[in-house]
Amino acid sequence: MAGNGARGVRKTGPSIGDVARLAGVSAQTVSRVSTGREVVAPDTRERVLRAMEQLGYSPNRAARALRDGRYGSIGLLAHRFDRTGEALTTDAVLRAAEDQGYSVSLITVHDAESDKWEPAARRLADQTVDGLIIMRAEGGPGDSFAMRPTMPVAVSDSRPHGRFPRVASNEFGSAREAVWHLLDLGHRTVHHLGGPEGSEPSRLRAAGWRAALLEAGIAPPAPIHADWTAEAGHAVGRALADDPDVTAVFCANDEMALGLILAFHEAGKVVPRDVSVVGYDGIALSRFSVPPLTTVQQDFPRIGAELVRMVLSQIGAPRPFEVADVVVPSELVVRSTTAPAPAR
Amino acid sequence: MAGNGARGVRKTGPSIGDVARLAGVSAQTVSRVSTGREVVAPDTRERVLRAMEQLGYSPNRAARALRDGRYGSIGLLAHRFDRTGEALTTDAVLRAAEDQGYSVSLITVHDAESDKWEPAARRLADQTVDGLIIMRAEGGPGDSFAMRPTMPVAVSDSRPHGRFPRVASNEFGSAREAVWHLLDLGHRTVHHLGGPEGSEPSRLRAAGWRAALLEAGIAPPAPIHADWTAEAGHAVGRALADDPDVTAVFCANDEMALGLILAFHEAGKVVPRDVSVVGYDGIALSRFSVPPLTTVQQDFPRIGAELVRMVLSQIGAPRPFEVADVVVPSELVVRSTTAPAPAR
DNA sequence: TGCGCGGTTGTGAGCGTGCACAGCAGAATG
DNA sequence: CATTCTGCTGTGCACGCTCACAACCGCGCA
Repeated sequence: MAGNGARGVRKTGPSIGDVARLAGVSAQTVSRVSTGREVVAPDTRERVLRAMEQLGYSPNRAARALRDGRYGSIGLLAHRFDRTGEALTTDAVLRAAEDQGYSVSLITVHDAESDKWEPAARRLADQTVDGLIIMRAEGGPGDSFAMRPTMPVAVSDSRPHGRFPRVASNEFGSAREAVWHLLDLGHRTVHHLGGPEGSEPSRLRAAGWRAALLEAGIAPPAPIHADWTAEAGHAVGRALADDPDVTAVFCANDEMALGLILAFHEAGKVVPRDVSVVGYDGIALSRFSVPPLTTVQQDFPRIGAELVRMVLSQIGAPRPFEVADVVVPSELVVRSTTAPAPAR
Repeated sequence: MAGNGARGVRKTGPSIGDVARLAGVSAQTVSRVSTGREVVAPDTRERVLRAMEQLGYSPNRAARALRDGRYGSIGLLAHRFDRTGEALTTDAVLRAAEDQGYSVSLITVHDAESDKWEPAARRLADQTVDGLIIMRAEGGPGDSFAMRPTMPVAVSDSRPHGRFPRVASNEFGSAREAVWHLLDLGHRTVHHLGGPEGSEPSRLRAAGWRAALLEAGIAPPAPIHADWTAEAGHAVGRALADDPDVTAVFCANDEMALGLILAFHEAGKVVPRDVSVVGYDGIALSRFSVPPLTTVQQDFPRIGAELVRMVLSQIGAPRPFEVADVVVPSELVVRSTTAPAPAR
């Protein structure tokens, strides 16, 4: 008997042919019922549906993908997914993608070197995705990467060499606003606890900080760079606690801000009475820290939705796609870690 | 759903045949080079590689998946991915999967009703995954779900009706230990802020709490159920702050614990002087809250790795697979939110 | 009777791969 | 010289699905 041959263990379920045989129709008719794109006589349809049910049939997606050249899936590329910013964006992307009938595949780039991005991105063409969303990448020189666009791409929080459509918060403006909030409270200067030097969001937030200080005629003190973690923020806080000049710190994310606050607290400096602190991101816990954190709230759901929209609108569209950046507004939320500068 | 009907747009890249033509060999030889599973003469190989490079060829995964009956991907199913526990597990699963050459697809079940799990799981057979990891699901009656195992499944933190291999922390034991820690500090009773009633981890942690109290000969007060969020913890904290009997609270996760602590703080109750609080999960920020949170540290990386191992070991294995639960130890980490009971 | 028509269903083909099974040289062996 | 062996490469096929096209059926109408 030809056929079964050396095909090892049959691991695929029943095929369209099995359903067709059981229902006494052709495979094409089963396909019609399955896709719903064409009309089938009611009784035939009923018979086919029963056969499907009986066999537990569900269409083989690989075959479908091969046939239509589409996977119905988009890839999400990042260094890691367990940090708050990434997790929130991931969830938002997932929801937006599902609304459009797409699934989401996660892909990590382990090496932070920007040089390694290209091979990584190349490998992605090997993935079963129709498009790619690249999330914040840090560590490399300037978050930059060059990529031959072999599929639709949208970028978040990074600075590509090529021109890809991009979604970002208004980082510069929000950072500037946050620093002005501190200046308006009477602080003589505002220190900055920034992200890694290579990171694009880090760069933009630092730029906003610097701009505000310069506008106020204040010479910016040297910014401190750390790796986004609360632990790093805590370490920096210990170093800063002894400096009487430090009455206000603008942090590039909430985790670092919270670590910083703990260090101040441990050193006997009360926030906000002695030092004011502002974070960035607006993570859920920022509302419930002790004291609640003044921060810049990013609109992660909207960022995710925009990223998905950008990628999907390129799929099936003739190249070149109109490349446009989308800026999603973010908002300073004043809570209880900022107060007027202490009297001297 | 966007009416995406664009047919006829050819979006696939160069095929194995294109490479073969350019290199002057047969498609099979290109395949040999591509898979590396067979020997090819060095100069031929070189020619093929050059042709691949020139055309930017990469193998079509849909065709491969169709041929092999495998996708090289596993699905990760959860309600949401932006909360800490899920995000940490997701990251761990992703890393473990990539180590084994698998990618990870995210799938959400929007409806919390356990009845909706089955259709959802059914739909999953429609996904391009070889196996499935089901993460903590809450909201339904008892996190339970029945599923016809059409593919390898591993379960985390849930209670399936069918028997699937399962990974869990030692929730009962850890919770018990955490509560004993409070009792040893002299607290006359320990209140419990639990997760949703339907949730399995919630149930186990509550059971551990109850067991410890009963062992100590204390009648457990009525537990309070909330939805895992810091916001809910905050609301509960406001209600509890006025009760002088409340000197110790065991919370089913860290977020709720932090919300609770803020509420106590706002009500003038000092943690841990007036009230001791213990969390659960060991999220990164628990180390850096003010004051640092005593909590039960889960080993998320190991949980993720075990889940992946379980699913992959079923792939290609003859059914039925030996169903065994794996318990990953978790550890009470004593920090600064617990202290001896206040003198009365 | 012949023709056309709309509604349904079947047939053939091919998407890109990789396995089984040749073929075909050249070298080693009898 | 014939024969086997070894190393490399090509041919045919099937994976499951859906599209284009053709075929069939019953009916209405001239």
